[in-house]
Amino acid sequence: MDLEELKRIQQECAKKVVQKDDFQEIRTVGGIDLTFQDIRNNPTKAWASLVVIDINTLKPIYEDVVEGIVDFPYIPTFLAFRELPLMLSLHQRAKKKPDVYFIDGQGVAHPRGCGIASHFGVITQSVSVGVAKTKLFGYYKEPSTKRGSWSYLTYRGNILGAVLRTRDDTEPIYVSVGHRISLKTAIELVLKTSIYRIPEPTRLAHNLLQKVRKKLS
DNA sequence: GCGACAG
DNA sequence: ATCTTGTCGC
Repeated sequence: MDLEELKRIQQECAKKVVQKDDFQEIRTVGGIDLTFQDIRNNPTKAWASLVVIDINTLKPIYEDVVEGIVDFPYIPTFLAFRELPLMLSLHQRAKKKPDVYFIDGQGVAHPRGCGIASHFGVITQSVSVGVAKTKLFGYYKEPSTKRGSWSYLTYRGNILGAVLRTRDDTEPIYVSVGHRISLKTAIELVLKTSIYRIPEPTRLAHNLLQKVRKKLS
């Protein structure tokens, strides 16, 4: 694998990212997650799940799981090349696509402006948001401990995303624009779909994988 | 050179 | 990310 070539791919992807609202309305939100049979080995068997929820009830209306072999190691800033393939098959299989996707990881809050959430959005031409549990890139000041409070994630004067508290007295999450959405709307959407720390689409997709994993491993 | 480093 | 029982908190 040639990381320099992959960097160029990410730089090209970054140019295509649209950081403004470019959609009609949002009724459904899909969350995607992956789990691996043996995280230490490469290649290894893996499963990816997609759970689509209704924006008003926050209840699932569609679920799907795909199994496959992942054959690219985890290298910080190159996560997409490891996890995108299975995510793309979930998107292709879905009869009814969600209006927006929440992707585990960063969107534009990435050294080259194209984290996995943006990469997914650009390739599928869908609306996407990066929702990460930890930071990859950038600086920020801690938001207050109250649910809904947030602060900008920045780098050299540029706004990359937001560090958002989705629950009182709980660790914040890192939200960034994936594709075809503004940061403001992304923050509102994540907050609206969050009951616990992790927004419902992502949390349910993760829960679904835990069940499937036990049964199929 | 050193530290940081999504999942 | 993964391996895991009991345990703490709302």
